[in-house]
Amino acid sequence: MTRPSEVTRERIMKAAERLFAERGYDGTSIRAIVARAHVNQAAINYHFEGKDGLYREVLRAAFRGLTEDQLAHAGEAGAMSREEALAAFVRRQLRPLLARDEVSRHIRIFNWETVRPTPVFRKLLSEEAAPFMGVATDLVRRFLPDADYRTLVVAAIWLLGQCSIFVRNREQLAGPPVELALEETAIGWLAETISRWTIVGLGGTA
Amino acid sequence: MTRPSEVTRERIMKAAERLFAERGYDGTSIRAIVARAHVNQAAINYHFEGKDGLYREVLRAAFRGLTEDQLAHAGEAGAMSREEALAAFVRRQLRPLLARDEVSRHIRIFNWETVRPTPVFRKLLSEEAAPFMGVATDLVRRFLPDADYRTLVVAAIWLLGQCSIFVRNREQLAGPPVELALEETAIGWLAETISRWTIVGLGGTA
DNA sequence: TACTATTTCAAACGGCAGTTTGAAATAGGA
DNA sequence: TCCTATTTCAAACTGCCGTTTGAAATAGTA
Repeated sequence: MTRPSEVTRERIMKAAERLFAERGYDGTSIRAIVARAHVNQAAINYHFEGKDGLYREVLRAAFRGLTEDQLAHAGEAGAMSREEALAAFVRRQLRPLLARDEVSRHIRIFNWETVRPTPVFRKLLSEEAAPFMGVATDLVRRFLPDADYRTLVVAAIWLLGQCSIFVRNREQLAGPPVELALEETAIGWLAETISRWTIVGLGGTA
Repeated sequence: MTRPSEVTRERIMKAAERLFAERGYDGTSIRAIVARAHVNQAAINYHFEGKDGLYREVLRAAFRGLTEDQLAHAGEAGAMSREEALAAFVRRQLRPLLARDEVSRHIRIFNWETVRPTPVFRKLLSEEAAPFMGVATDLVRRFLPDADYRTLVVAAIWLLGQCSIFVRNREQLAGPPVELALEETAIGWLAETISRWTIVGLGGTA
């Protein structure tokens, strides 16, 4: 059975995740969270020991969700050609363009952190980002078997950058002067295009 | 002669630019700005009609500074090979890694805007980003002479993404688990590496 | 110098933020 | 059923926020 306190906790987490993703930490007030969660204002301090504690929990949950999502598909890569594996990776990275789902919200929370990382985030990153970077590094290693470690890391980041700029700036790119409308079919084409350029860049064959 | 009011205005602008770049709009208080600028608190409302007005001015100045910096070098590209021109562009995009100067601060102010753009920023972007995008588009057109417009735009954004991820996440990348230390010599190598992969990806010859 | 417009200043205002409080309600075990 | 620990609640507290105020200082002009 779910204890009543767990219900409240869960309601707060859900509301907070949405609001933090949309408006960031500073832009989200406790009063806004409790209004959305239909709980009393003091519940946040009772269950999370303050706004900071709540944010830490949301961040942790987001991180867990994201890495699980990527690591879940990491095993499949081995059965594919390096080109197929990279294309699949790119498609997965572009997923937030397609869906306004939980994963997209998690990425958005992380985007807030890239400008000015909170200590909580720094710690989380330093402790748990390794597996995710490992997936990306393994991917590019298949194209650069003789490269040293630093080159592999840079290649992995480079790969992430090509996708993240479209995800991060989706809203701006949709407006003038770019007018890049990314509806469902266009996203497939975009993933394919990015994959092709990247594969060729790393010495693969498109 | 510089009127005393101009001195105060300039001091406020300078302090505000630094603080907005470092902490964002919400994270910067008027009291922090005036303390740094050594002016009275009411001066901001007197000279800029409030915090919003000051931010608008800072944003405009940052935008002017950035586009001027890139457009100033756009003419030189014609005299280079397409490979040289792209490498120079990448080097210029990575410049904030090297220096903690005005240009870097301007980029940082823009980074805050990418997560949740303010109306002021949207307007500025829609009105004045075209020349900058034009530079990037012209650059990739030399590699993709037969591509349609949408492909060119995507290629230009793709190019920007490869650089911006290193600029935007410099601080995180320096720490664990990546440990990508970007001192001066490493930045030159990074620019060269990115350029090479990009050129090859677009069908050029490294 | 005398007058006017501009600019500076300290202080206070109203509002919203996160947090605390202590009582009321509820749940679970003896 | 009674007792205790947990959980909810409305209200108040403290502090920082952006803005306003009206007087004092300053600069420019005749």
